[in-house]
Amino acid sequence: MTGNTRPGGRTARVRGAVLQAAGDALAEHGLAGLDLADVARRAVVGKTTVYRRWGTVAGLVADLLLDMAEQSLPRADTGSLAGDLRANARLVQRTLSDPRQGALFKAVIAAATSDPRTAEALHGFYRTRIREWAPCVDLATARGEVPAGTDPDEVIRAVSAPLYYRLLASGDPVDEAAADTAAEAATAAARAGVFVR
Amino acid sequence: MTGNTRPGGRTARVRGAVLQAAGDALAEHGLAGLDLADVARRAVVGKTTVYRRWGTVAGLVADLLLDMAEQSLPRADTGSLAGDLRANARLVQRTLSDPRQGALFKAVIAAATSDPRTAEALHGFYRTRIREWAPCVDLATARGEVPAGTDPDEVIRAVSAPLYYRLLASGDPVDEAAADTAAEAATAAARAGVFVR
DNA sequence: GTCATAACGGTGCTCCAGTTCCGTTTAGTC
DNA sequence: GACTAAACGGAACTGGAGCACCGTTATGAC
Repeated sequence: MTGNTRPGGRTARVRGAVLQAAGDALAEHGLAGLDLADVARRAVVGKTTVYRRWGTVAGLVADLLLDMAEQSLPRADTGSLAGDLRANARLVQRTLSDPRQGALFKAVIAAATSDPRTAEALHGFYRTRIREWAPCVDLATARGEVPAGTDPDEVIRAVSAPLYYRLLASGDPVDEAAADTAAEAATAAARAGVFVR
Repeated sequence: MTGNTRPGGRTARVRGAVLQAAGDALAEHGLAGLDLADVARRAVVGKTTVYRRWGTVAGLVADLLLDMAEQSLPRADTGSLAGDLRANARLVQRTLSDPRQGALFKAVIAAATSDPRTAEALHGFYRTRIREWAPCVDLATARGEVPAGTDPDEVIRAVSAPLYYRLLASGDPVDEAAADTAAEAATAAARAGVFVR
């Protein structure tokens, strides 16, 4: 976001403390209850600093998202598409149903609906995540598990989508059963050739 | 929400004008840019009235949602599960990709992430929608298109989920191709017995 | 047609999120 | 280890969202 000219000790420390505090605050009160002055207090940092470096709530959330994107979740390789997709589904499920992480994702997605810059950061985040997992579909294609020409990105999206729908829209529980169903549905659809470009 | 004791002409007119104005404002600026004073101005209604009857942004959005839920989208009956699900997917797709409606859904979902009462209203909205469409899965089961015991709600959710995921998370286009893919994927998974309880 | 009161609406006030100002600290350079 | 400027932090300021007060209008009951 900023701080490219002098990224040394203090600046990095401030950024870390503020992002940590922002994450805590979002997980507690949600996006609507986010107050930059409160974040500054939690981070033991001057209010002015937060306003100067991030300016708005949306800016802060976007930076938080960049920080989250850096912690990539490693892809599994179980030897079968069903196994790989199930591993992915459970990873997403654990993230979304974790009290802190789940609340954080809700808040970030909510912020992205209003602010284009946050939305761009969010889309980039998912592009990264999807790219990380797409190879397991390519492997499945090579093994002949799914038809040639199957769109890997579309398969990975199909695994996550039902879990996000539950989290954000329907309010149904995001549990392991939901994760397994999502993975199996994506596998069945991929085998049937639905995702062939 | 309120107005049960004297729901006559003026009260109803005010509610209508305010909800209309709130919808317009949300579609234009998103949730973050929603200002109750601005809504009052658009509705040509006293600012005091809006604060008294709805109190907060979340309260207003929740009421807006109740209003939206009353306009139910009729279920199709094409004679095949694939056809019915495609019709449902395209209906959802047209709603979400419509500039006004799409923005409205984004805003409402964003509001629900922070406010429990709005969340409850939102979940009720989707329960209604899903219940409206679930019978087409029961018909398919009766026709033998999908295994006995297939969970209707789960199938309907599976159709919408990828479209909402695109709208809110990945940012990929919510077009007709996406709708058809979603419907086909749900159909294939249902046929494979993934949604058997 | 009269009456009681639910609901509306204008005005003015309050409080705090967001900004400005300026002095202080510390990272990076030679 | 001395110097420059980037970044921080405290304090005082400000605009507007949200609230309180009170007079006005229209609804529903008789």
